[in-house]
Amino acid sequence: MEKKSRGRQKIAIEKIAKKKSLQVTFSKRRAGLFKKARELSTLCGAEVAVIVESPAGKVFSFGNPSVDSVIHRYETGDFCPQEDSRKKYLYSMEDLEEHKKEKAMGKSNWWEDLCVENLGLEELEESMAAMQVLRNNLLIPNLTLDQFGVL
Amino acid sequence: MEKKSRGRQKIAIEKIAKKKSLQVTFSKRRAGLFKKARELSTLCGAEVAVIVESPAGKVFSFGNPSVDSVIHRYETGDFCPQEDSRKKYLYSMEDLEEHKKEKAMGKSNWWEDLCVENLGLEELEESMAAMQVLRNNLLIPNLTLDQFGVL
DNA sequence: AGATCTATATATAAGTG
DNA sequence: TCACTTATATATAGATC
Repeated sequence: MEKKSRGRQKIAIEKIAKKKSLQVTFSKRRAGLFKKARELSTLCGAEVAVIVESPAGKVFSFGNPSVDSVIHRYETGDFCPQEDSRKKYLYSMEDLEEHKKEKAMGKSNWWEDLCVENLGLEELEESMAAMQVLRNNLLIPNLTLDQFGVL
Repeated sequence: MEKKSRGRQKIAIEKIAKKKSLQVTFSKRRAGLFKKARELSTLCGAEVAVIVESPAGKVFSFGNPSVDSVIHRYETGDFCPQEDSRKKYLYSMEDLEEHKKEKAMGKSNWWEDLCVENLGLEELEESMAAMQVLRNNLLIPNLTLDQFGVL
């Protein structure tokens, strides 16, 4: 009889080349890591903090009892407070409301939707994709978001 | 024949009552958690920090590239350009191969095509659309192509 | 992007030295 | 507490939807 899958394959612990595989693996293993962290803290009554930043720059965290409390314990001596904690956000709630209205009036088009919708957590990746378009199309070798001082 | 051990036993995820078991489990699982964290950062090029405080109050940590840098990112949302992991996130040769295959199978979509394939001069208008995406997403009021010295 | 499935790789509970 | 063993529980790569 046919095997339905080859099952879990062994992989080398080195950077995954294929972007799609990397994305999938990142999601699965991030979930796995957080689960292990939660189990450790529950089983052993240990304080645990885990912070992960995706290749796309999204930050995920887990903490028991909280990330901050664990960090405070970790930090010894003086901690330099950030000199610049200006909030850097993209669309405001008002922007989203406005877009909803316009959409309801049948005024939207594909790229506006791409720009405005689903931007809660995904905007960074979308923006990077747009950046990649720019970079590829216009042959700007090392264009990055931070050149605009907005990130 | 006799089994030499009952093997790994299922346990409930709740505080371990026996002090000795708790100690042993803590050591093993702490090592396992750090290993998973290291694998995640290697496989995906992700920045990861893990801090664990044992019930006895001893602090262990793992960080890539360092606990401090990840904490800084977590607390401020800022990042230093030299350790901007997003720059690592470009298309690899494997991605291009994958894209070719998918396109041959009729699986492609406009966005991937736009991102991955080389675009001719006639797609400049689409680049302008991408520019609009950038401008809208990032609230950069007056971003224009000539700022990059390419037009 | 996320859920689900299969088969297999890996982690680990319990025991021993 | 560390190192090793065994048998089993769990995580997950790859594929599909």
